[in-house]
Amino acid sequence: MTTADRPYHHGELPEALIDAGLRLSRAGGAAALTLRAVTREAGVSATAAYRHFTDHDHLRRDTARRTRRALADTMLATIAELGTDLPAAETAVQRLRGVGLGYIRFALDEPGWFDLAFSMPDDPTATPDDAPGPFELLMESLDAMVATGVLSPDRRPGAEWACWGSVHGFADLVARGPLRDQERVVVDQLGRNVVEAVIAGVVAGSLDALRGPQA
Amino acid sequence: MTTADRPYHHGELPEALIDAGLRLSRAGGAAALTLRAVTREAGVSATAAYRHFTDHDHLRRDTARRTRRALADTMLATIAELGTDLPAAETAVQRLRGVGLGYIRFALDEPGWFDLAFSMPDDPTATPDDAPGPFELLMESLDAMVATGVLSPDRRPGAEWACWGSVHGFADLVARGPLRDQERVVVDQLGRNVVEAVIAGVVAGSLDALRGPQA
DNA sequence: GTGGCGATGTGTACGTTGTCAACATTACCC
DNA sequence: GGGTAATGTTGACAACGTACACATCGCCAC
Repeated sequence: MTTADRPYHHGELPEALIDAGLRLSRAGGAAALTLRAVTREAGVSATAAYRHFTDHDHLRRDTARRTRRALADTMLATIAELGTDLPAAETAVQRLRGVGLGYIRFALDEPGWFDLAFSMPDDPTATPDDAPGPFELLMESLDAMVATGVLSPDRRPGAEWACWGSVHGFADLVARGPLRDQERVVVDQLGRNVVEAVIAGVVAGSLDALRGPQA
Repeated sequence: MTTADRPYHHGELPEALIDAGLRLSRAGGAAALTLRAVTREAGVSATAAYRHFTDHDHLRRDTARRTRRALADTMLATIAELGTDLPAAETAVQRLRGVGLGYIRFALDEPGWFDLAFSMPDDPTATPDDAPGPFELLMESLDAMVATGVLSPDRRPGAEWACWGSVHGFADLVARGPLRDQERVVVDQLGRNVVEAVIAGVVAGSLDALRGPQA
C-alpha cells in the first residue's frame, strides 16, 4: 500500500513533520511530540525523520521555534487591538501591555504550544529568524519607553528579565500550574492585574510623569 | 547475590525510593527521575516500586512534594536571615521579601529539585502537609501585610498570583531558561531587583504610608 | 537515451522505559 | 506451628529513540 498511497519520496517531509508536530503538541503539549507519532502522522516510517533532523531534539527545537513565532504573532495582534493612534509615550506603554497580555492570552488559548515553546532551549547555532521573536518585541517596547521618557534609563538594565519573568511565571501558572482549568474570565482579569503590576513595578515613580500626579 | 546483599524485604523501601529519587533529580532534574533508575539505585527490582506506588507518576508526585518542602525550608531560612526584630509592618514586608528571595535562591542552588517541584501538579487527594508549604508562606506574608496596613485590602485579592507568578517566572528563567549558567552574582542582583519590583507593583501607592513620602 | 550516483525513505534490530501477570519469599497472627 | 497477606522477583509486552543495511527515486554526465 506504500506504493499506491504516496510516491516513494514525500517531497515536503520536513514541513510535513513539523506540521504534524504542531498538531500533536497543540493537543498534548511537549510530551505528545514523539518522533514515532510525528512520522506516523506524516504517513512515513519512523527513521525517515533522520534524513532531515539529526535528532528527536532537533525536530522538537524546530517545532518549538514555530510555536514561538505563533506567540509573537499573538503579541502583535494584541498590540494592534489595543490601538496605536496615541501619543508616542502612551503608545510605548501600550506596546508593553500588548506584549504581556498577548503572552498570557497565548498561554490561555494554546497551552500545548506554550508548553512546547519553553520546554526546549533555543539552540544558538540555528540561523536567527527574520521576524522579531517574543523577546525582541519585549526589548523594543522597553526601549521605546526609555526613548519617550516613560522609563528612566537607570531602570532599564535588567527590566526585560523582570518583565519576562513576571509574565512568563503567571502564564506558566495558567498553562501548567495551579491556575489551569480555572475560569477563563477570572484568569483573564488576573492576568490584566499582573501586567499592570509589572508595569507599575518596572516603571515605578517615573510613570507619574506621564499620567500626571494622581494619588 | 541478592540474598547475600540485603534481606529479601527491604523494610524501608518507600523512603529509600524517594531518597533515590531526590538524589537523581537533584543532579538531573525531573527527567532523571526514572522508575527503573530509582529502583536500580535502591538495589531492588523495577517492579518492586509498584507495591508502594501505584504509578511512576505517584512516585514522582511524592518526591516532588519533598522538594517543595525543601523550598519552603529555604524560604524560612531566608526570612530568618533578613531579621525579624522590626516593627510589625516592616516585618511583614520583610517576610514577603524572604519568600521571594528564598524562592529564587532555591532555584539557583537546586535547579534540579526546582525543575521537579513544579513539573508535576500536586494531587488534591493526598493528605495535606502539616508544615506550611511555599504557597502558604506567601499567603501568610500577604495577609500580615494587610493586617499591619502595608497593603490595602482592595489590592489583596489575587495578589498571591501576581507575586507567585512574577517570582516563579524569574526563577524559571534562572533554573531552566535563558538565564541558566549565568553568573551567580549577576542573577542574584537581578533577582533582588525583581522581588523589589514585585513588591512595589503589588503594594503600589500604599507603601508610601510605611516609608514616608520620599520622592 | 542511459548509466550511475546522491538523496530520500524502508525494514529490522537493539537497548531503554513503564507496566502487567505469575511466582517466590518473608513477616505476622491465631 | 501453619496459613495468609505483604512484599519482592522474573519474564514478558508495547512504545520509545536510534543505528545499520537496504530499497527506491531524481537528476546530471556522457
